[in-house]
Amino acid sequence: MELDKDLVFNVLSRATSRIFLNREVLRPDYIPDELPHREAQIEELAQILSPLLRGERPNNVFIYGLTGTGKTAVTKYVLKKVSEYVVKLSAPKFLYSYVNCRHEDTTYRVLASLASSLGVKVPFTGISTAEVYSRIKRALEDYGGVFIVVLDEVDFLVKRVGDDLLYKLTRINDELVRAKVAVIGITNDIKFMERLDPRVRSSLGEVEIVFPPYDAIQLTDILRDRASKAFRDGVIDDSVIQYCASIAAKEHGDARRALDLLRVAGEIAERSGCGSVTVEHVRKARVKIERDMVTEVIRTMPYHGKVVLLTIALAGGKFNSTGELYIRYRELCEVLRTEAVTQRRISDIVSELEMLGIISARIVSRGRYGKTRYIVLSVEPSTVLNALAGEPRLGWIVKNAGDR
DNA sequence: CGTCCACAGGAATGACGGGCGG
DNA sequence: CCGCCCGTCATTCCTGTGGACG
Repeated sequence: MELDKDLVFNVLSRATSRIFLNREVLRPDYIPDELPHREAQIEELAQILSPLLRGERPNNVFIYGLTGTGKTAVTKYVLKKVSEYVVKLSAPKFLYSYVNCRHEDTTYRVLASLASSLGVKVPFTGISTAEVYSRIKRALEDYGGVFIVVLDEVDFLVKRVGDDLLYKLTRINDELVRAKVAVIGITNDIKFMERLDPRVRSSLGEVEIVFPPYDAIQLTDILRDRASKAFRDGVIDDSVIQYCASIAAKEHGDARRALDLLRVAGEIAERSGCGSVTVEHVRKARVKIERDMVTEVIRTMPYHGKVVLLTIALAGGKFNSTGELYIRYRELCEVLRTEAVTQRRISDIVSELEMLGIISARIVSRGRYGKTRYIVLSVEPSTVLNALAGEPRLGWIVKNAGDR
């Protein structure tokens, strides 16, 4: 079969890549052996966790920093090192569980994830959260050591289901005799703490660590370090690395973005048969990353979310207010012969699109003329239209609009 | 300096689909 | 197979609010 041939070809050509030595080190979830410019945070976190070597419960930690500032990498790095150390010293028992709350954004799923890292199997659905909770407690008591719960992007969880679970987790120690639980909460939302119940805030924020964004020089450092491991010698010029760093520096010092850019640029170079990665490949990578992001957003959006996106794209990507957007959305619904949802719902969809980074929706107050959101598409309208063209029930609109 | 617009966004609720324990 | 539970999408009702206008 043709497809099989391609798969084999791909695997083999990757193994003999002219570009990559080790592509893995550019992946977002890769944890490097060294984290340049994060020494202070590593030390701090290690310090905070050190009581567990004596079998004591470390303080709960709250970690704040913008996306791509190394929060997750540092946390995973330190926990990994601590585990290794604990094993080597046969120190008191220590387990941890890493949960990404963007993915596991319900109480049930977080608990299910915790349960599974304690070796307790729970079904996807079907039993109550209370039941999962008590199974976890039982497992913890059987285990009888220190258990660290890492809740990455914890703001997602709280936004969806409130801080009940956080409250329970920070209080679970009162119900435990043998085991001890500490929570590490990670977020990039600066206003997150304000929304918490004061009791949760004080216990989660026993200690706080702040991750400042990287500047262009630091980003260049990081990229150089990774590029030297990822690419073959002479494949990538330092100027290309600096170009990636400068793009990422403009986007709030996001190292993940910079690494993505580098990896995708490398993949494009490789596929086009070039022997080196150029600035032009980086530009193409930027476009590709954007296109993939849009495709992914559209894939996961409910139907009316897609209609809203289409409304915005057809209008050229800008709306002065949610109200205006809503009017145009209703018109589009009529053309589509679809029942429109309420403006309240559209408001939520707009928030969702904003969180996913496909639009920006700044709140503006126009005094006497009310308060609303100023909505701007963050990507090219044509990118959205292209991505929607294949969509059932509304792709035809895109084609008709293109005819004009 | 108070009013009042045009919403933001919280809370409660429900319909519906899907999965599990008993 | 039933009853319970969960997640998702949506509605209804609601309180809160920055700042131009009068």
